[in-house]
Parts: sequence; C-alpha cells; structure tokens
Amino acid sequence: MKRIADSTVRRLSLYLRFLEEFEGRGIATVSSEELARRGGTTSAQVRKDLSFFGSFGKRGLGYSVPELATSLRDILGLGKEWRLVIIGAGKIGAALAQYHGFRQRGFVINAAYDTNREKIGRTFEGIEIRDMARFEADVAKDLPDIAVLAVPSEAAQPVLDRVARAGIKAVLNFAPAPLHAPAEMTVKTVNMAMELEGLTFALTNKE
Amino acid sequence: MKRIADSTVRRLSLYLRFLEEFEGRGIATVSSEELARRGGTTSAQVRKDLSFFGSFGKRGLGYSVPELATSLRDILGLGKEWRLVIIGAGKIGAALAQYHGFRQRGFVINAAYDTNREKIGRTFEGIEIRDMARFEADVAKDLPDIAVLAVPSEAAQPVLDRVARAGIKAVLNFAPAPLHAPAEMTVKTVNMAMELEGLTFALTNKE
DNA sequence: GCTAGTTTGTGAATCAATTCACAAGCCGCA
DNA sequence: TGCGGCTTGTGAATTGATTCACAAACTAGC
Repeated sequence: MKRIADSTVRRLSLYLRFLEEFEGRGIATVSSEELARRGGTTSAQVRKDLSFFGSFGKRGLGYSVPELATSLRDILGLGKEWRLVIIGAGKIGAALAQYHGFRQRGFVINAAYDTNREKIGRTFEGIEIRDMARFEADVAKDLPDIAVLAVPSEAAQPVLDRVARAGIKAVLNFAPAPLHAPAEMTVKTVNMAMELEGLTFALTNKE
Repeated sequence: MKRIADSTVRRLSLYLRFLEEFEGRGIATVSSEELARRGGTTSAQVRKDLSFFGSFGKRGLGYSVPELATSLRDILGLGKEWRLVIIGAGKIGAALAQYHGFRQRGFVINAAYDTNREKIGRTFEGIEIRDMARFEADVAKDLPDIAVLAVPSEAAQPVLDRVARAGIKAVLNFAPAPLHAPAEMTVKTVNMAMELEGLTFALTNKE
C-alpha cells in the first residue's frame, strides 16, 4: 500500500468523530464542505484524504453518514477490540488507567505494570497493577496489541526495548524522550512539555 | 518575523532537552551531527532549524553547549516563569495538576477550576480547586499566561470562548475536539484518541 | 604561518502536502 | 427525457519542508 501521511490519518480520525456525532443526530448525508468546516480544513483536503482509500461519495449528494463512518472505522482498524497494557503506574499511568475515553472507543486495558512494591497488587478501578517482572510471561499469554509507556524519561528506552522483544508492535509513549525502535514497530510520542514550549514560543514571538 | 513551522519549534524544544543533558554532564561543545543523531533527524535539518534564528556555531568546531542552550531558551521564551491555570478537575485535570514535569520546566500552576461543588475547595498537592464562577475575577488579578483545558468535549468550545474573553492568549487543550479560536490566540490540542487511532491504523495497514 | 581535517551556514534541488480548478456524475423536477 | 443545480474525484499547479552539496571559516599540529 502507498504510504499514507500521518497528518492524513489524524484527519480521518477527526472526520470519524464528526460522523459519529451526525449518526447520533440521525443526519443521513454530509458533504466534504461540511466535514471541512468542522475540522478546520478545506473540502478539497477532505476529498483528497478519502481518495487515498477509495471513492465513498455520490456526486451531487455527498457522503452517506453511516457508510462513510463504517468505511473509516474499517480503514482505521477500529472494527476489533484492541488490548492495551500500561507500563508505569505513576501519576500519568494512573490517570490513563482511569481515563474512560479509552474504553469508550474500543480499547481495553489489560493491566498496568510497575516495579515499585508499594504499588504492585493495588488496582485502578479494576485494573490490576502487576510486577514488571511478570511482563514477558503475561504478554505471551494475553497478547496485548499496544503498550502505553508512562515511565520516567531515563527508563523509557530500556522499557521500549523490552516491549519490542516481547513482540508488541505499537507503543504510545508519554516519556519526553525520542525513542529508537525497530522498523516493524510504530511509536507515537505525546510530549506535553513540547506542546507547552510551542505555546511559549508563540506567546514570545507573536507579531 | 518570518513564519516558523511548528515542526521546527518542536525540534528546537527537543534539541534544548539534549543540550541540558550535555550541560549536566559538563560537555562543552556539540556538533549538528550529534544533535541530529539524538533527535532522529539529519545534521542539515538541525542547522537549517537554527539558521532561522541566527548563527550560533563555529565552523570546524560545532556549538557551545551553554551558549546554544541559552539561545534556545531565549527563542522558546523560557526565560520567564509562565503561569498556568487548569480548567476541569476530572481525571486528566487531576493528573496534570499533580504532574511535576511542569514545575521542573518553569511552569507554575496557579489554580484549578471546576463547576462541581464536591470538588471545589479541595486541593491537589497544594493546588486549590476553585469555583469556575470566580474564573474571570481571578484571571484579572493573577494574570495567568496559559489555560490548560481538561473539560469534557462538549464543554470545550464554550470554555475556550470564556478563556478568550478573559484575555488569555494561549491554550493547551486535552478535549478531543478541534476548537475555533480568535486569531490572536494560540491553541494546541493533545488528542490521545487520535494518537491511538494512528497506531491501530499502522497495525492494520502495515505491509 | 601553513596544511590537513572539521563543521557550519545556506542557496539550489528534491520531495511531500495542500490547494486549485474542472470534467464527470447524480438528483429532482417538469 | 432533458435541464439546472450540486458535489465528488482527481490531475495539475502551488506551496512548504527537507535534503543536498559545497564554499567559507575555524582548530590543531607542526
């Protein structure tokens, strides 16, 4: 398959959210213009984004909301339930474990892992904090799809290596460090400090 | 000033992190090649990024670590202490309030706001949860620089409008909704669902 | 002070993403 | 069935970001 830009995939995810809202309100069709208005982009962009995957609309009419939603869910791989594990049960790990947004979008959290004896055995709303020593054995059994890294910066790379060796192919990283991963893995990093510095840059350099 | 790409600013923020590590280890100079290796980019990219702001290196030698760090802090506006307010004291708001990474990088959290009577008056590690009704009056007094939005999706736009009217010029948004802001404002959205869907897309469509 | 060895800074070239612009197709209506 | 009004899908044009490639400038060693 032709390589699809990251920015395209992000927009598809956004369009899907709007379509789900329209579905809820019983709206039957939508134009690229309307999706663009919501998403802060242009109608040409919307059509181009979709065109990488096929042809989903009817000329003169627009897109069927339920059909396009189904197609997008399909493209984004949201047809199945994805299993997550959270590594690191600190502040961020705890917040993620208790965040309901994941469950709502079809992501199931298998377990959280930590090395701190104080934390092991406790639960976050039903999610068990397990000893990181069990990690490899658990992965072999539970086959999680995605690992969420919420460990300190300096631990991030060694943990990533361990995650890679265990055979997990996707990682969402919250440590403020760029990670080196094998090619068959996909890593996305969420870095709040970087976003904040983007804001201070804007505040400092505006006009 | 010439418009600087977002991606450039993000990389500068990254370079600064490496420089701070080098400073800690007492390393005096660094080449664009070394920064590139760390940041997962190319030396030409590093030099181009810096060239938008001036000329910081010495040919044949590289960059002075403390000098470049100072310049980058300057460019990114990190010379001063920035004041944040958190709006929404739910799971995410709570995690952000207790996250020490902010303080470590010179961001001070003034207060958190919520509308829920149960929460108002409680504190997160010294950060007071105040009644959202006080928001405008507090902003006029405390002059926060940045608002962090951790409210439900459907509340995000009305809250943003209120933040804008109160005169705050920068927003870090954690609600999974694209927001419409006036031009003088800068808004950055962190959307975990979108990142996760980027991962499921990759898992579904790889090779 | 000269030479060999580095590494920067930057135009030019390439690669990638977005926007333009319009033919093609569909609907509704008479 | 034919016409008017829309809206899609997509090559072409444009805009933007990254990479190339090399002259200029510095250090170190002798």
